[in-house]
Amino acid sequence: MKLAAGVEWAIHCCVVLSRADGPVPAQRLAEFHGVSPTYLAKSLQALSRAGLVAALEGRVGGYVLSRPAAEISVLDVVLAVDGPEPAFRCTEIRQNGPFGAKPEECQEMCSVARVMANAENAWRGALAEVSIADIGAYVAGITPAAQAEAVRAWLAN
Amino acid sequence: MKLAAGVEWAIHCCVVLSRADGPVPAQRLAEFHGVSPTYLAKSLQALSRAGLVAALEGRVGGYVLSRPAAEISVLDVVLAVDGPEPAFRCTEIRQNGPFGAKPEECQEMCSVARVMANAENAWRGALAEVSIADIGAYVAGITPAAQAEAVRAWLAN
DNA sequence: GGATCATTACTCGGATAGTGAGTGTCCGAGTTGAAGCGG
DNA sequence: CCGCTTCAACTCGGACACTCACTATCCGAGTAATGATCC
Repeated sequence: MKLAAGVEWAIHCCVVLSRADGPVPAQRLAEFHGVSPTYLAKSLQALSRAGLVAALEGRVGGYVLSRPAAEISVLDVVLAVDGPEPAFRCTEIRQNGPFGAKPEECQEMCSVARVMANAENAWRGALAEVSIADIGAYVAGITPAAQAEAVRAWLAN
Repeated sequence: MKLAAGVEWAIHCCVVLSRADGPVPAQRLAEFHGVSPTYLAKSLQALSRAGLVAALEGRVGGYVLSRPAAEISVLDVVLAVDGPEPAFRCTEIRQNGPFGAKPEECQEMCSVARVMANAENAWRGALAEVSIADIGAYVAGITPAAQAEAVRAWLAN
């Protein structure tokens, strides 16, 4: 199992956007994080499609959070970038082979699939409980408010 | 995020092995589940490397659970086949870019990484609580004991 | 008849190709702000 | 001085190559049962 790298970038971008005043272009977000500008744009497009951020075109355009940071959970960002389908997809191999079960016997979910689904719900629940606003400073020894101010200052350049 | 298909096969194989009496060859497990024999062998090798199953060579060889099914968690199987590294790997992008933090400021884990790690721990915890023995019948309307007997009968052929 | 030994068939194990999603990149469509011009 | 027009620069969005892990496969090394052979 491997989570796409774009997910990490998207979460960090949402945190930065929550601390910015106006719209921030993708180019600038990429410069801030030192990552590929073009590929980061792809992740931001996913956030835009999901309605988490609003894309403002034009000369002073950029991305803005479409909701307060406290109302955007980390799960929202992960699902938007990585896709909503669960990691485990039951292929119904219980219906395969000479000992396979008949389709009419498979109304209920497979036991294995149920276990995996429960685990995935636990994972999603943990991510749903944390909002972008809950993510404090990136580094220890500095208050979130102070770092937020520093980020704003850097964005203003 | 996508979980390897071999994980599903491995879990089902462990359940079948827990109900078998003697060793079961990979060829037979593949026939039972109607999947590619050669690729299933690869997943079983992973289980063998992890010490979850014992491989008996020779004419009447095959795979046997090396521990009671109640002492093998689903998490053990998933980690053996899919690898122990977590799905989310922090790339420390907080150290990148002109605003990057210095390495000496990054002794503590990144806030984002911490959130993701907590979620992953919840996921693993849910899988660790379920053992192979806890997985009942694959289909509804049949008791686990009855299906276990049927599986044994099919394996005896 | 019993023990020994070569045979043989069967098993696992790692090394070898094919494929799809993720990764990285590019250029075009659209919009906004500002500058220039005329009244 | 004010309003309009034109322009230009900047933004996002989707379409196009590249890479690596997962999928699928093959053949060789090793082992235990089996059958024949000899005492």
